[in-house]
Amino acid sequence: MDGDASGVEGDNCDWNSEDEREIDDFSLSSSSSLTPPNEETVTGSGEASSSAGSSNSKLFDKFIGMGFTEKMVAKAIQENGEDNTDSILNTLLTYSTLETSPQEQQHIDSDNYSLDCDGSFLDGFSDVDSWSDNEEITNTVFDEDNKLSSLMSMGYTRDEASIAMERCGLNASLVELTDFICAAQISKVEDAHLPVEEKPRPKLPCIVSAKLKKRKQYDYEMWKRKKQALLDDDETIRLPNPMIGFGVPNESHPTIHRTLPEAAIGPPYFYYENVALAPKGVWTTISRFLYDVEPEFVDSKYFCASARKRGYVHNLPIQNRFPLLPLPPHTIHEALPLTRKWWPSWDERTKLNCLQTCIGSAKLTERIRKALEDYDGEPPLRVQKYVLDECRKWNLVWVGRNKVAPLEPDEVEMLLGFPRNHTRGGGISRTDRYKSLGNSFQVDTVAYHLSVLKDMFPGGINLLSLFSGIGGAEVALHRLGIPLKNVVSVEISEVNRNIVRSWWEQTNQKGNLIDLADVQQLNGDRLEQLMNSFGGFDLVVGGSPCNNLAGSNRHHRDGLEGKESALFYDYFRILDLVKNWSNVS
DNA sequence: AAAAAGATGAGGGCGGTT
DNA sequence: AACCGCCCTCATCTTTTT
Repeated sequence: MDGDASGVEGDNCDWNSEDEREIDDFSLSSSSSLTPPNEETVTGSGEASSSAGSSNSKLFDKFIGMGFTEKMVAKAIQENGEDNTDSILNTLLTYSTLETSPQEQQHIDSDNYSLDCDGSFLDGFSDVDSWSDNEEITNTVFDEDNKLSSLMSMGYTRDEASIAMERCGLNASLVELTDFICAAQISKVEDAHLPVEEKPRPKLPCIVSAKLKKRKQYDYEMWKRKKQALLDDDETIRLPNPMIGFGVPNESHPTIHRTLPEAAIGPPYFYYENVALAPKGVWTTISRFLYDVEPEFVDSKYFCASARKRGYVHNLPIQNRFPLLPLPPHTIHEALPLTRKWWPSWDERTKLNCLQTCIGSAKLTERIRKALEDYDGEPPLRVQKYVLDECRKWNLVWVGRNKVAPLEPDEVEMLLGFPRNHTRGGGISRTDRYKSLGNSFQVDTVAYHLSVLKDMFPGGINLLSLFSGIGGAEVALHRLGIPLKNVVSVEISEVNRNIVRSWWEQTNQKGNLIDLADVQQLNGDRLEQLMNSFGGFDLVVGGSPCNNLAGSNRHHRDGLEGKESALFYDYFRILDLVKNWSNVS
């Protein structure tokens, strides 16, 4: 349930201007001494490998693809033989750490990275992106400079940064680079067989240092997992089939037990959501940032009459969940009884597809009517196929003889588990209702996951709701009977804020609703002030923008670093602040 | 000016068959 | 393993209408 992404456009020009200047200056001053990225390594690898032996070349390519240089790979294969990929990889990783020169503890004046972690270094992520957008061709070196300085400002040494950039290739994202460095550090510790000792790294940004600190005892496990992932050539997280996560109501499954990484254990509890079918690698990154918690992928078709494949990263208990009552209709016929009369037997749909932000046009339904009215009984298979394809694509339902139509907004509200007319009135247009609803949670699904909180917080909870949208989390908790004490809701879209405010007043809430417009303005000071006033948050919920992840996006599906979807890093930033506050207090 | 309609595929999972 | 066909996807941009 991301905020209305369209609302971002107005004010994205000035929020990072300061940091941009800062990094700008930084990169210019450091560029003179920077050795140019070794482009030959990347471009040349293809030729070399294709001319290599047959079975050998594949192995060769694989390691080159991981970002190691030809020379290293050749040497490693020679040393280990080409059968033992595991030891080859170990050797390669040893090389890469040995080549890292001893910490020269590059001191960085990081007065700007004060303890409140106001996100200045994370802003660099979007800077990298917007720059490459503007100067696509000429800025290769410039971009590398930018990455280098970003890495250095995150507390890594120049050597670490340069080597990571060399190994990971020109197109490596900042996340990949930090991951590489992290892996190198871990393997170094492991190779030395020394007790894990914290190298006092000067003035790391608190997000990074806290993350590394918390990871300490999991380093080894993490490293093994990452190594396995590399060997499997399977960086992407696998989606479960069937997509029932850690369990759904009325579906037989073995009792699942999970152990959370220690750094992830609450309180505070957190609950993060986004589209399941994101571009490759996105969920791996999300999971790594959110304390290595394994995502729970659930299709809401197990909760209601429409599909909704989503991933949820949370640290909630998963035992003794219970569904919201009354149970919502589980089939199209139950949800929309009036359509039954007109539903042809050759349309075998029992569930609707994912509810999105746009609806089918009147012209389309007219074309379908025209295509059907030539036939008395069943249309030919070809026509059936055409009609069914369009119906599935646009979630059309049968409302008359040969007549299909898109869902009405109140039908979408019902399917998603919201009260009737939740998004109606208050000056919102029909188009915007579809948009807000399409971006929302499926309430029954989320409520099922959050239900475990009911016994834990009989007196109610303090909720931080980021990217609140139309308040799916709030509605879910309310319907569960969990009192809402203090709710801080951050949502960029004004109409959405009005919807939540209106719902809050109509449901006679006893608590206190504070709504803010922009997550990027929610800095450490403001957050601390809020938390001090009512004793911190019990739960941090958020579904960050999916714009740049969702398959429906034809134009800007550029992943987690995309303009809107990069706000995920603000979710992490804020969650990390809340966690740190709770741990100290 | 605002709302609605219309035009616009790529990408990836999955199950089946070679 | 590899290939193929089927299916689905929290959307954006431009044009037209109100």
